[in-house]
Amino acid sequence: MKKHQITIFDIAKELNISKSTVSRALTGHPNVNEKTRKQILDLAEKWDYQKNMSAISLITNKSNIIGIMVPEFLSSYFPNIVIAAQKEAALAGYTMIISQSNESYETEVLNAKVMLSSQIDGLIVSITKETLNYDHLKVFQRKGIPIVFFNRVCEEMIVPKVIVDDYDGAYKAVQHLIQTGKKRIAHLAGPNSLSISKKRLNGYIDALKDNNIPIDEDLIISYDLSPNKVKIYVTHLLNLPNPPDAIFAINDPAAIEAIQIIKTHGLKIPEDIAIVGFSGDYASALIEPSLTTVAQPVSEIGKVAIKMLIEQINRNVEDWKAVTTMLKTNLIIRNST
Amino acid sequence: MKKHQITIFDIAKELNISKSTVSRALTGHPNVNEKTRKQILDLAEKWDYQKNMSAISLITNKSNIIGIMVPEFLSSYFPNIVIAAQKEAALAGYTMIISQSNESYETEVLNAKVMLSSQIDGLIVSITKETLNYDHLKVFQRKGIPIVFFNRVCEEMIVPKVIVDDYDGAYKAVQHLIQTGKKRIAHLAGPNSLSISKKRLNGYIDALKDNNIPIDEDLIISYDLSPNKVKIYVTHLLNLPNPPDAIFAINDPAAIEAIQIIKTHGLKIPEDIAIVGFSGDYASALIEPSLTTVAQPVSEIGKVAIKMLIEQINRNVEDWKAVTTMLKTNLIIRNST
DNA sequence: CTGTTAGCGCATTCAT
DNA sequence: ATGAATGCGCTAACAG
Repeated sequence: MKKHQITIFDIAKELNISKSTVSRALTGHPNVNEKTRKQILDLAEKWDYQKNMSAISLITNKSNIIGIMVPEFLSSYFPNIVIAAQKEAALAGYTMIISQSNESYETEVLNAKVMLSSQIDGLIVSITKETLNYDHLKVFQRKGIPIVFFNRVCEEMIVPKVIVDDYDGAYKAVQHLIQTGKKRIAHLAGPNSLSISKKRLNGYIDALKDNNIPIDEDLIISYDLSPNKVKIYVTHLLNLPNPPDAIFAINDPAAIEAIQIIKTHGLKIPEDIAIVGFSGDYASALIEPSLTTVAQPVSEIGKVAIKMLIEQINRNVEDWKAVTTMLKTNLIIRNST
Repeated sequence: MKKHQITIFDIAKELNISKSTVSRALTGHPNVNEKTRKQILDLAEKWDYQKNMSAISLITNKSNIIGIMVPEFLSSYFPNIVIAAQKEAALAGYTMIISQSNESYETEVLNAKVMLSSQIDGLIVSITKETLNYDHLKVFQRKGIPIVFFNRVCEEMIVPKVIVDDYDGAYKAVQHLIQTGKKRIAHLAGPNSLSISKKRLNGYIDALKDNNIPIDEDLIISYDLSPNKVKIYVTHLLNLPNPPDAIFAINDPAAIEAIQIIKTHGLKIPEDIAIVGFSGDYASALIEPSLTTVAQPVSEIGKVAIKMLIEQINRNVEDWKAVTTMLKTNLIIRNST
């Protein structure tokens, strides 16, 4: 209930010197007698003095806190990005507030409010599958708090973004399936609200076109990324009069779920039906058969996003740049194809 | 660089009323004319006014921020606890600062400092495998900031703790192995610094004893949880003149790694050698063969830890209680045994 | 119901 | 090299 905090006042009183001198010593200001400085620092150490960042934040209008908002924490994808981002932020002296929205737009809006009142200096975001309105994010821009998007970006906002070449990744994945002799390739696509869904879908379509394989709308299923929906759609695909001989899934969780379902149907992977995922999650290497997947440079994504954000933070609002960094994916061929 | 913030002053000026009235309206105080209240709230909404929590924190000496420190984010275990904790904290109006220490004591100490200066109201912690000195955590107690440990607890600190019955979980796991006819059961144990290691080891030993199976020290390998060490030790076990017919691993990542290594040796699981893990990670269900594991109620752990913490926060320091909540584990029998 | 005032802990002028 | 004074945005105690 009652927190006890050591303040500059306490130290000043104990040492019988002025608060300003203590403050100066603590902030590394040069104009302090070396002996008094040592005294102050020693006492601060002894008493576990920690600056009250709320006070400093109030004065400087800086919190040294960066916010990160991710849509979910279920696969290894976002946690890994968070780790990398946190590491990079720490190097620059920033703490992070992490929030995950559980794929809920409402939670995302709520989290954004919390971030705002926490006086964060900047924000990196990957939106939920439900997010169609961006007012809760545009507020940050208006207030002079820079935003950087990663992975799931907002097309209409002109801010820095870190993405991977989704189109290219999808194209390569499908190209690979075709090269292994597959002809009826289904695509378990993501919701249209996400740009990554559209880009991966386009990569899929163009790869088929370039190989003179007709697009069969029945083989393209757009779903909302709910884990429990995968079963329905994969089963549907398998029960088609002319079932697919391969599935390119929007992400690894979907692909992994698909593998499990296909196995219960007694089909052989990849002989009867091949699978490719997207992202290179930890679990993709564990599943049997191991999953061929379009690996994303997750650590790099987190790192670059933070770097770009800090650049923005250090720039004046009028000098903000809105560059988009596109990173390359890497097709990892395993036993599911 | 320059953040623009709407303040109570701005609203007061625009509406030509006093700051206190604005403040009252914004805090839901009753003594405000309904019409002026509406005016104020509308303008606040329109201008995206957000309270400056730094200022409030400075006055109330409360931040409404809870800190969570976890040792790693590699398996699904800690992320899932974080999700549950965050959910529970949000219900009570708390934001969370999450830090993961990458199993490094030094990082943990650093993170603790950050937490301290962020004026958190309370902290839930699971320590790193390296943590032997607890001064950086005791500071919180001294400052009147409550701590709750979960999973990897500090024995010597008298604070609330949330743990699972590690001894019982281990005992049941080994008992199960014995029932399937295994006689030479190895244990891939954790470092002695962690109480969970000791408890799981004791459960293992007692289960053997109770079944009149002699303890073979050669079959007990204590390691530091580094992912790359598992291979060395499992290979060592397999090359023993009298190799084990089962392995009980301290956690699922180790068990999963073991399965992969054993498969490369051409041994059959569970016929030649059975495996049991601990925790019930997401990946345990995916690996082939699927892993028998002592599942922990992760969501419950996170939830209970936050609940206990908030109770402490709302208590005066002198009324702090140090209850330990022990949750039950659940042996999930799959194909690795 | 509304306005005035003090002060939270600290950095930062301005004095000395 | 040090001290005193100001104010960051806000709440709460005090006056009307």
